[in-house]
Amino acid sequence: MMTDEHSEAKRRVLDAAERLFMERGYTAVTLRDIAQALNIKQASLYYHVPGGKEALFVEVAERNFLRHRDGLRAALREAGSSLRAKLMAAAEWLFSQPPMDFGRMMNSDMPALSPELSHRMERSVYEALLQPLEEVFQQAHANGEIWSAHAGVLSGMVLAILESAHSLPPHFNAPPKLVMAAEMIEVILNGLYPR
Amino acid sequence: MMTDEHSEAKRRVLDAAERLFMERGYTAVTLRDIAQALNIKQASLYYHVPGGKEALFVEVAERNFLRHRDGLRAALREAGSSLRAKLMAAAEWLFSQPPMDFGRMMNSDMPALSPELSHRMERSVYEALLQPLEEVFQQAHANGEIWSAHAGVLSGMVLAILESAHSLPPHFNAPPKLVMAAEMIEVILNGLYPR
DNA sequence: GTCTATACACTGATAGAC
DNA sequence: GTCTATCAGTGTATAGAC
Repeated sequence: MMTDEHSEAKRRVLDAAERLFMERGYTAVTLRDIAQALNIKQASLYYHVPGGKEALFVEVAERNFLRHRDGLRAALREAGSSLRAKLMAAAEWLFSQPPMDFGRMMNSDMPALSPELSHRMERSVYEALLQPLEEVFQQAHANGEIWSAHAGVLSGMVLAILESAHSLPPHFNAPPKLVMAAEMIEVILNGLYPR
Repeated sequence: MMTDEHSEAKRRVLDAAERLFMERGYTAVTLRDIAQALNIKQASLYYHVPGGKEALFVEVAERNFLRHRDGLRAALREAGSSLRAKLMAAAEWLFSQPPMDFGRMMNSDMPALSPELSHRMERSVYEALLQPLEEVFQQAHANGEIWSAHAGVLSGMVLAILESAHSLPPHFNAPPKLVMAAEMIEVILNGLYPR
C-alpha cells in the first residue's frame, strides 16, 4: 500500500494477466479468463485496475518491458566481453522469461489499442529489447570484432531468431533452446561457408 | 461453379477474410468486419461458407498455405543453384505475399481452434514454409557448400528472419526489405567476423 | 478485496423473404 | 446471392452489498 501499487494482491493480478496476455494475445483473452485463473470473479478485477481491460493490458505490458530492459541490460553487462558471450547471455536471459511474442504484440495487439498508447508501447519495446542489443553490435564494430556496421539490422535479426526459438511449440522435436541458440549464434558469427 | 468453389464471389470472400485474418488474427476479426469489407451483410457470409467463422478461417489458412508452398517451391526451383540465390529467391517470394505472421498463427490463432484442426494446420505450415527451405539446406550441405548439417534449425532461422523483416512497421525507418534480406543472408553465409 | 446483480454492446448463428 | 430480423451467448463495465 505504501509506495503505489505494491500490494500483494495486485501483483498476483498482474502476474495472471501477463501470463494469459502474452500467451494468447490481447483480444483472445477475456477478463473472465484472468479472473478464473485467480479464482475470483470478473468484476473484482476493477478494484485493482479501475481502467478496465485496456489499462490492465498496458500496465502488464509496461511492467514486462521494464523487466526485459533491466534484465537484458544486466545480463549483457555481466557477460564476458566477446560478442559471442554477450549474445549467449542475451539468449539465456530471454529464455528465462516467458515468451512475449513481440511480433504479435506490435502487429496485432497494439493496433487494437489507442494510437497514443500504441506509439508509447512501440518505443518501450525498442528500448527494452532492440536498443541494448544494438549497443552491443555497435561496440563490437568499433572494436573491429565484426565488419558490419548495421547494428539496427543485426539486433533485429538476433532478436527474431531468439524469439522464434523461444516460442517454438514443444512437440516440434527440436534441440534444447540453448543448443539451438548456440548454433544460430555460431552461424551468425562465422557464417555457413567453410572457413 | 464448375469444379467446386471457384465462383468469383466466393473467391472475393476468401480474399477479404484472408487480408483481415492475417492482419489482425483470428479472434480480433469479426464476421461483420469481413462482411463490411465486402459491402455485404454478415449473414450473407453463411451462403459461401456454411460452416461459419471457424470453417472460414481454416479454408482461408489452407489456401494461404498451399499458395505459399507452391510459390516458394517454384521460386526455389527457378532460382540459381547457389545457396545465396535460393535464399534471395525465397525472400523475394515471401515479400511478394502479404505477411502472414505464422508465429501468431501457431501460438495464438490455432489454440482457439479444435485440436485436430490445430494439428493439421501445423503440419501444413511445416510443408509450406519449413520443408522447402530445409531441402535447400540439405542439398547445400551435401554439395559441401556449407558446413552445418542442421537443416531444420537453419530453415527456422531463415524463416524467422525473413518474416520479421517482412512484417516490420513501416515507420521503423529501416532499409528496404530486400536490402535487409540481402544483408542478413550475407551474414548467415559469411558470418560477422572478418574473413 | 471480493461478491452479486445487472446493464448494455457485440458476436456468431439461424430462418426465411426477395 | 444478398437481405432483414432475430436469438442466445458472451464481452466489458458499473452499482452497491458485505
